[in-house]
Amino acid sequence: MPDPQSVLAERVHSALVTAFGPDLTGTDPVVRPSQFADYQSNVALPLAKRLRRAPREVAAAIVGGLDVRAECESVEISGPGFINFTLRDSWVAEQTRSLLGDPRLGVPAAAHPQNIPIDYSAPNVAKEMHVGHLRTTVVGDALARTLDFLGHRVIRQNHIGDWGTPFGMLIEHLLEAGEDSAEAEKLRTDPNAFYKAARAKFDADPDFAGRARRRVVALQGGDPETLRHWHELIELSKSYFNRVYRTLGVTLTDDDLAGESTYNRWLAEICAELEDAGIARISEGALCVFLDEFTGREGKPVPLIVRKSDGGYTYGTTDLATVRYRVQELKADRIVYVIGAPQGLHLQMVFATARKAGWLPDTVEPVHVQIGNVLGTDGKILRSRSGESMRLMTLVDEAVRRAGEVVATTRPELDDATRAHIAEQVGIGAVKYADLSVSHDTEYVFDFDRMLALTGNTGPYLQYAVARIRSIFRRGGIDPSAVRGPIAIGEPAERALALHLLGLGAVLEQVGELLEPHRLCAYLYELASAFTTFYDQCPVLRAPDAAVRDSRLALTQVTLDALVLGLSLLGVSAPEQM
RNA sequence: GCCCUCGUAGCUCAGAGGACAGAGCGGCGGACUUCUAAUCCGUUGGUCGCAGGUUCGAUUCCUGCCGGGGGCGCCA
Repeated sequence: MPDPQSVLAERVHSALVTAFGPDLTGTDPVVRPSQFADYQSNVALPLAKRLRRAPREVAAAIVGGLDVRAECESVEISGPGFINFTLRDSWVAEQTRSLLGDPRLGVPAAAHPQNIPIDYSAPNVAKEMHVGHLRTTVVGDALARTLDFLGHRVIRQNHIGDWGTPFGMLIEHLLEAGEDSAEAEKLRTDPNAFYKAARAKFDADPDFAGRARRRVVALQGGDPETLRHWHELIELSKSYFNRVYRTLGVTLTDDDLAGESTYNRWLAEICAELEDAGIARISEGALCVFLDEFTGREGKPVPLIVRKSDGGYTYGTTDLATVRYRVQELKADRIVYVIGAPQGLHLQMVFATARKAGWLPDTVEPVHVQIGNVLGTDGKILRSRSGESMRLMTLVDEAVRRAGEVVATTRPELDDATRAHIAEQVGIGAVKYADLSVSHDTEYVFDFDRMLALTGNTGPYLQYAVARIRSIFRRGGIDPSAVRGPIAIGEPAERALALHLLGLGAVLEQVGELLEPHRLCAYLYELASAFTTFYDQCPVLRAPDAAVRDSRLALTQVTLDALVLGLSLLGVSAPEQM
């Protein structure tokens, strides 16, 4: 275990148990990065209260039983009772060297692997994906990749909108246009145009509207011919989704599809069970679940409607079915919903209802990873249903175009194909990283210039660090896998870089627990920053002697591996050159 | 009306009850015969919305208020 924070936490924990008895087993040693040393433990202060002793006295007792001679150059008690740790350069160097050639870079696999269904992306059939979809797709994919790397059993669930009343008009429109028509082709390339055309006909032509309504009935009734057309519609949309996912480098495939229609067969049963158990009752003609803890206007209880007065089911019913399915069939330990923040109340009600119905045992934790709204520069929410929203592919194309302009001026010597490839990696990386680098639950203003900025905490900055490292190996004609070290810490920039490299495991563990990819972004940015300082101050190929050169090559190699791994967990590509 | 969420430097944002609140951008001043300057170094910049409370200690937890955003019965 190369991570100093874990090592020190373990040592402090056993020291405090030794000093104060086994009652304190499990006490968090509160080891944190420090501005006054490498790490500090804050545990003595809260412990002092519990033990009714002076904080510094408690700290002294802990330090007395502490054996960190191998790791630390000094351990000091400071201020009101902080324990400051300064690591030995030799230890830092050796731990960093142990990361060479380690595909996990010292990151331990989860001690208790969980089954984790993760629900994200969820675009609608015959609808363009917009910036909101982009965010849940990108954040969800990063979480899926990270949880997977940490050793959990991740089950991706793409809950696409493939059912509901609009499908009557969509199917009718498809029938009129013909399955092989140019109009049908729009489902693959420009789904909103297809949707709008269907909508326009529905609004303007009463005969068409009538056929659309009858078509909905036929669809729900399981009419084979109608179902065939419905499948065709889904197939066309799937190819659109997959094209977007491929372009963006998102891991979702057809195997992960679990759309709304998947749950149709259980909806009647869900309602019947709820009604029989007395959890749901008829109100104003609709079957509703009322829970005491949820009240709305004038203190009236807010219903979760599971069956409308016309007999149709709602997304609440479907969502209850997802909970039940994920617990019973997927054996979930934790269920992750990467869904817009405005759905918070709805999901809470779904979870509470599922608990009451016995579909969600206390051992299973549902988590809503709230995705904040993306605002336009006018400060208003970008929504697909009202008005125009920016087409996702337009946004991506624009990002790639702007990146291409930069590459054209900085690397005129490269051929067009190579420049285009770089522009795509950088442009898409910039867009994805912008979504990932701020906390997922806050809303933010969508701004081309900011997300495409080539300095600061951005994708291109991290990619540039990768490109420069690869350039070193190319220029030196060095096979990265032949780098052996050993590492010797000389310059402050070398020490800072090495120390930072050892912290990857702690960050990833945190991301896995809190489901916050922006913490990985912050870590990688700091790492890239530490590297560029090192790059600036410590020549690698032109190092003063062979030993220093080997040491710096080893540091460089581990940095490359960490950046590439981190970026891959975010779903951002790591270019060969920029 | 009730509930959720946010309010931190001019701007965009971090911040695990702990030491003097941190980055980036912008501004200002430096560094390219260089392993890629899409870079680096220095500097400037804050009543952490307001008022109480809990605590040895609060940007962090609790309560109230003010302000922005969102949600609150048959769209999903």
